[in-house]
Amino acid sequence: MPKVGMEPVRRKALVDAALHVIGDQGTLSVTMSDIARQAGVSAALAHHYFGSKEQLLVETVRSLLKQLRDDTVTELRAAATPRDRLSAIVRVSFQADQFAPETIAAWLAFYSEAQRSEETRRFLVIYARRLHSNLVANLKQLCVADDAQRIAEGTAAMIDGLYIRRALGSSPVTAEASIALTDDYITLNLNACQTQKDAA
Amino acid sequence: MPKVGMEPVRRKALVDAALHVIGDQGTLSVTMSDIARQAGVSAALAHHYFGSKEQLLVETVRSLLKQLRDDTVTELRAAATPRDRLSAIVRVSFQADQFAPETIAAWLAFYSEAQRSEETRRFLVIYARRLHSNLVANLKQLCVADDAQRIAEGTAAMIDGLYIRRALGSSPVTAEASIALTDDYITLNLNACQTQKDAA
DNA sequence: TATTTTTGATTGATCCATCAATCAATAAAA
DNA sequence: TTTTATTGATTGATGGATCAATCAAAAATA
Repeated sequence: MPKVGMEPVRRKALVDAALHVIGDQGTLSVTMSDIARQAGVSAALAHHYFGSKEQLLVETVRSLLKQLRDDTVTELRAAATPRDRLSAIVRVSFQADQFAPETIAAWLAFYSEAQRSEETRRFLVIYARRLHSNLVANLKQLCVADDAQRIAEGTAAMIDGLYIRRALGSSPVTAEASIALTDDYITLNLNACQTQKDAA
Repeated sequence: MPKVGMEPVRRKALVDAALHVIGDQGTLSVTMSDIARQAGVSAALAHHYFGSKEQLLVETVRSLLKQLRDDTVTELRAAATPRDRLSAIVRVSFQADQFAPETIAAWLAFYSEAQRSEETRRFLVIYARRLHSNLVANLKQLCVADDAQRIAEGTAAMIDGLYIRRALGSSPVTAEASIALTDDYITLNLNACQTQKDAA
């Protein structure tokens, strides 16, 4: 069975497996065996390719982030106006795969891990910054810079908040409802800015 | 030293210690020894009083929630109008002790734990529900029921979101800024509702 | 009051399970 | 035969839980 060129295949399989198991159990204290079993290989092989559990986890956050970024890029390409792009950013955050319970659980676990792992925190900060600057860039074309900053902050918070509330599975927040709430927030703020400008 | 009547004292000390250590390390995988050491007793004693680590953790969430509720009750008593009460609810969430980095880290850890522990989830759901119904009760006196539900959902999400963003320590979200953002959200929505009513 | 009994408080030592990590061995390709 | 892929077995460390044993205060008894 041992075929040459397995490395990239195994690495991907293991990262995907890690995401799956972490999302499923909702914690990073999953074992290497759990992950390896899910990937259909031995725990030893996971160590062989990643060196340590820590490293495998880092690669896993990285992949989560990459997926989000790729989705965003795709959606943004299809949007013409700044206002459309804002909606696109919001929409991506609540897209099917991002909003799946296991994915959210995984994000949550990594947020918690960020308290300890410098590297994990770095990745999550990058995500936060990217979201923020994406929002600001488009908002600036619709209102003054100060407002753009403020609205971006609020929008990002709302997105993250809707995530965490869904993680609890308490309130019946569907993806559509979440998108609507966030989009309304943006609209409401932009209108207010406009009114302000008209008055002047 | 062994005096009778230590039980309540120890229980409180251990719960406080748990909160402290969990907030500090940002994870529930702290050891019983860690907690016991912080409380100045042996790990065995912690087991003696709580039966298991699980149970000690449950008591710890409970205490976190109780503190939040007590603060809310106090603040609400001082608020006269529905609008004031809404601001009071927001203010409490970002009060000094709630917004301390260690407290947020602890909340985050428990949110993650909720994926596994039925009991922890129950507590967090209670918190979410209480926040929501507090908001709705007051919003209903200022706008129609449907809007009240929606605004409450958005407000709660924004509060939770600002929390999680602070946990990352990336964006410079002060308590004051967080309160302002959330309060503005409420004002903006209420104005929109009013405008709508005027038009009709 | 002095003495004995009981009970709550507390801990050190220990057991057992789990897990990350390592290693030596095997098997297939090149 | 050398290299790559792969694993079962093993190890060292860690941590939750248990237990027998202490110690002192309180209560009962003489």
